[in-house]
Amino acid sequence: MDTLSKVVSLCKKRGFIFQSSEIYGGVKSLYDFGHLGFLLKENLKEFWKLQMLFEEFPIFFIDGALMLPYRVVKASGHIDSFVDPLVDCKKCKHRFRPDKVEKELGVLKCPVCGSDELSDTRFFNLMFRTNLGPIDPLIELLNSSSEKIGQDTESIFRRIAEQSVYLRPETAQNIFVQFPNISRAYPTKLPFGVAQIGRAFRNEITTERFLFRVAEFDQMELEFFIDPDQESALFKVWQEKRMTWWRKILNNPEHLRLRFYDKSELAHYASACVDVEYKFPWGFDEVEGIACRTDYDLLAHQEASGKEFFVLNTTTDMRQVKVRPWVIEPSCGLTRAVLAVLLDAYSELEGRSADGEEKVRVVLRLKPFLSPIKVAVFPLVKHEDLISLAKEVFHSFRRHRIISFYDESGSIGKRYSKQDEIGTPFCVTIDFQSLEDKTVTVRDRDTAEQQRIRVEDLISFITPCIEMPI
RNA sequence: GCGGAAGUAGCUCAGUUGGUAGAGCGUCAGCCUUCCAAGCUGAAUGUCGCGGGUUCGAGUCCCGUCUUCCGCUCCA
Repeated sequence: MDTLSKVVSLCKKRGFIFQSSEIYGGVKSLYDFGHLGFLLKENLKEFWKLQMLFEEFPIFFIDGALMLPYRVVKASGHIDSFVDPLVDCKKCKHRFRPDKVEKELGVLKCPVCGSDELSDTRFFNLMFRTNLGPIDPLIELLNSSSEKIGQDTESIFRRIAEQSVYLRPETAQNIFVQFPNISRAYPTKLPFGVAQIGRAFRNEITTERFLFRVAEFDQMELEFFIDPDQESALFKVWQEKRMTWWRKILNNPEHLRLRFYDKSELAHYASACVDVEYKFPWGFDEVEGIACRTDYDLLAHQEASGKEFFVLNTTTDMRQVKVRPWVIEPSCGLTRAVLAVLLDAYSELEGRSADGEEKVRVVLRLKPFLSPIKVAVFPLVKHEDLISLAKEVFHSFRRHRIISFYDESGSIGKRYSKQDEIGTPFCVTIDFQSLEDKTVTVRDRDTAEQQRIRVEDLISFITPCIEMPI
């Protein structure tokens, strides 16, 4: 079995991630995070948030609405680039846009093999459309007479589109749209950033590889507003900063690389782009895109809304000038980061159980600051006095807000093994010696080695080991 | 969405030419246990992915559908 399948199984077995609505057969490309998955994701969020808040540059957060009105996604280009009428050739399986082919060839036939055996025109909408307010534009349309609508699917589509709202296909647009408010609300001098962590939605054609491509995903995006002439220097700065962040969450930083885009690959708005790629089991693939978006988005919204997008800059001869900033956008896939971290941490050890049978021991070597559970507490055996001291120790971790777990089930070996599987960095065991001298054993997940620590020193011993490395 | 493969307990799988649903592991309870998935006893868990068809009778044959995996496409 490959590593990805093993990680998927482990996630389900131990409660990190479940397929959505599984009991009803499951839903394509949707997943629910369980307790451990939630905590792991929260830790990644927290680590990103800390990098942004304590940067040398001022960075402000926003938490924007998930629904965007038509005018926003029209101005941003998502209506035109995310909604395509498509036709499949039944013979050679080529897929193409019928409107373009008809214009070029005068007739509708497959541009590759010339066949006219084609599927019906279908609209591929990569955005989720819904309506805000009690009036459903679809019902309205059905109620109006067909003469009024006309027969043209394009115009029907436009009519509905204009009355719809869309689940945001990226988090970035909230930031661009709110730029005039943000730049008035805070004292802002270029460069400065606006950051957001949140859900984005894409009605993807395909699903792929567990969390790698899903319909709902979390992004951690920074829109970093700069003076246009600083672009190349700050582009480089952010590549380094983001790579540093990624290296800190993985055991194998050599599985990371930067991939620079060729000019021909660049989106029409970008002047440069680089991907942070992680070496997944199927090969290097994107986990973050760092793009130079010029002033494409601010200009687009300025023109569509009629509002002016600028900050005031003071020139060397003390004149004030309006500058429309350019943007560098490090856009990190949080959902993908969860997947990369799980794959990176997954490891197997050859082992033997007490009766000599060969066993594979799974250890999730998460960086301790990412681990959902920081410490597990066990009485060595079910003995009244051991249980009582163990619970005391467990409650002291809780009082210090260290996420901990108490377990007295089965045997000690079994409990260690379970904690290894969910990546708990420390297991504290209370044994008979503990009753005499108030010391306990602290077992390290990665070495399985134990050391004796006095109960009163436990908190100060563990706390520095689980801190975020900012 | 297209092409290929698959779907039986939480997991891994068995299930004879179509004839009443099984094992191991795991889970839970109790006993036992002085450090790495030990042992003993007991218990729970399945519309055989879902729907239809053929048949006296379908886990098994046929069709549809959903989901998963691999490839194409796309992206954070």
